[in-house]
Amino acid sequence: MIRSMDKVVALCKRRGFIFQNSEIYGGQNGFWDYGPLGTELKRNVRDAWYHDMVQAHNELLTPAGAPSPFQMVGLESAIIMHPQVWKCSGHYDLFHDMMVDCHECKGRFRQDHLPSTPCPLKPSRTVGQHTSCRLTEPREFNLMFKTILGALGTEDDAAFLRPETAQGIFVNFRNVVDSTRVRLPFGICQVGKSFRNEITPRNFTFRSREFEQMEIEFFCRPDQSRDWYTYWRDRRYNWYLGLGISLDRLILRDHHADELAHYSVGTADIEYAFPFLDAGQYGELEGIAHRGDFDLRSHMEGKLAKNAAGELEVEKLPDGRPKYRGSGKDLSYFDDQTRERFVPHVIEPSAGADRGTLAFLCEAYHEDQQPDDKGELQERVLMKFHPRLAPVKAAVFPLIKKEGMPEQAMAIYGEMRAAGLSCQFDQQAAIGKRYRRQDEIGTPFCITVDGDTAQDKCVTLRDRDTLQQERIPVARIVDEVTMRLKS
RNA sequence: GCGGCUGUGGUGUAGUGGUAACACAUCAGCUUCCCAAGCUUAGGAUGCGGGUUCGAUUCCCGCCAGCCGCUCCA
Repeated sequence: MIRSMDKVVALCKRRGFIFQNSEIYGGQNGFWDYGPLGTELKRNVRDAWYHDMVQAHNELLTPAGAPSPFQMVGLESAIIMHPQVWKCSGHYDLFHDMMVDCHECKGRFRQDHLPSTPCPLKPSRTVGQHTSCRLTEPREFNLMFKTILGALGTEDDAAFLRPETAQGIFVNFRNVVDSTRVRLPFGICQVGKSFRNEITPRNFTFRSREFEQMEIEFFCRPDQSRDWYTYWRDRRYNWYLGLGISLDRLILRDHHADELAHYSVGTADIEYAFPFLDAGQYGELEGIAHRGDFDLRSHMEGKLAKNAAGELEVEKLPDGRPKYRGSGKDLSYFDDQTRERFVPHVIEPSAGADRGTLAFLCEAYHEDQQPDDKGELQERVLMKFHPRLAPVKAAVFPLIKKEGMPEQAMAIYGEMRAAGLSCQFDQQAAIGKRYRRQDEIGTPFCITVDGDTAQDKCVTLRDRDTLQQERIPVARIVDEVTMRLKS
């Protein structure tokens, strides 16, 4: 089967899943818009995540593989936060380097590392020392989007659009603990937009400058954090499989020790074999990181860094003051069972909503051959979305446009919509063409009123993948479709 | 940010220094009792801006976007 990225991209445009942002003005690199069907699809991805992680979670039971019962709650923090948040989180330094480029060797270097960076063309000297080096002036390299607060604001009022939703959770940790009766272990979940000035936006929506994250910060006792890390890693991996991602295209990859961020004890990526990658290559959908107590401590004490002994301590200026002061607020947790006070450790499953949506689109794309009305095989394009994710759940047709069939079909269509099912009504063109139209947007079920419906009060229910038809009583059709969507 | 290639209706293609063709899709009507049927209609394109030229979609320059390779991906 051919699963080229070009075909997925063309279908996304043709059927209204994803459009280039500001297309009528020539487009805007790194930004994408979701059309009517893409909006439904992405909403279903988000809803499935929030439902499965938060709404359907029963804190009274111990899920399979979990060390204990736990609670899950939601949060929605603002995109713009106090600039100090990003200084203590480490983003400000990491996202705000002064860089110089060399026109000769085409290299890019951090200005503060120049004295110790060997020239790529003459490694015996450092960058800039060789006569042929042609360096640009140091330039600010802003990986965070900067904005100005206040109508009369100046550079002193600079703030940043968040590069991740996680920090909104950490800075609200105290608020959630104080207001909701949650007790360790528990998770705080958030879905929302984040912004990063990616150097090279590429590969359709995969690397965008505005993107949506679905993040969990799971707080637990330090001595249980490794078990929770394993639990969340496996649970999140299985979440994608349960929504139809195939086992041969999804991998769980544990990071090597040298790949880990400075604060992390362990990190795993859930990666998908996107069609735009070479065989054997995978793109990240979600990262599950063991972050220890780095984040809460940073927001208490100030930005942390590893000392010579490899321990985290507050990063100091030459004069001994903290480089970035923390909030000074106590973000520790008191366990009244064990009478212990400690800073919780954090497991962070951080998923990309747009990347997940793209993976579901790529996974759904299929071409097959099905016989037409003369029995000759014809090409068919179909999107095999999981029923939970399909943007349109069912379509309702009159077999032909007369003899009262449209009226009966309209009545059923009205019932479906009233039941909250996303569906379409179509009486345009031949029945086969209407089936194919629905196949191409991934509608799992088609309901057809025919000449017998008036007598036997039944309609046919046609399955997208098998093309099988079954007669179902009109009175039961909403329940029947609802039931099949859940299976 | 660098280098290479590319840019024609919604999609996929054709073509030309004299303002554009085809297929599919879309719309309207007829027809049609179950898988892209047929007939008749309709709308719709040379990415943007300059330059050369009597005339540019075609040649040149700049920009924008996309693809590939670097770089980047905390």
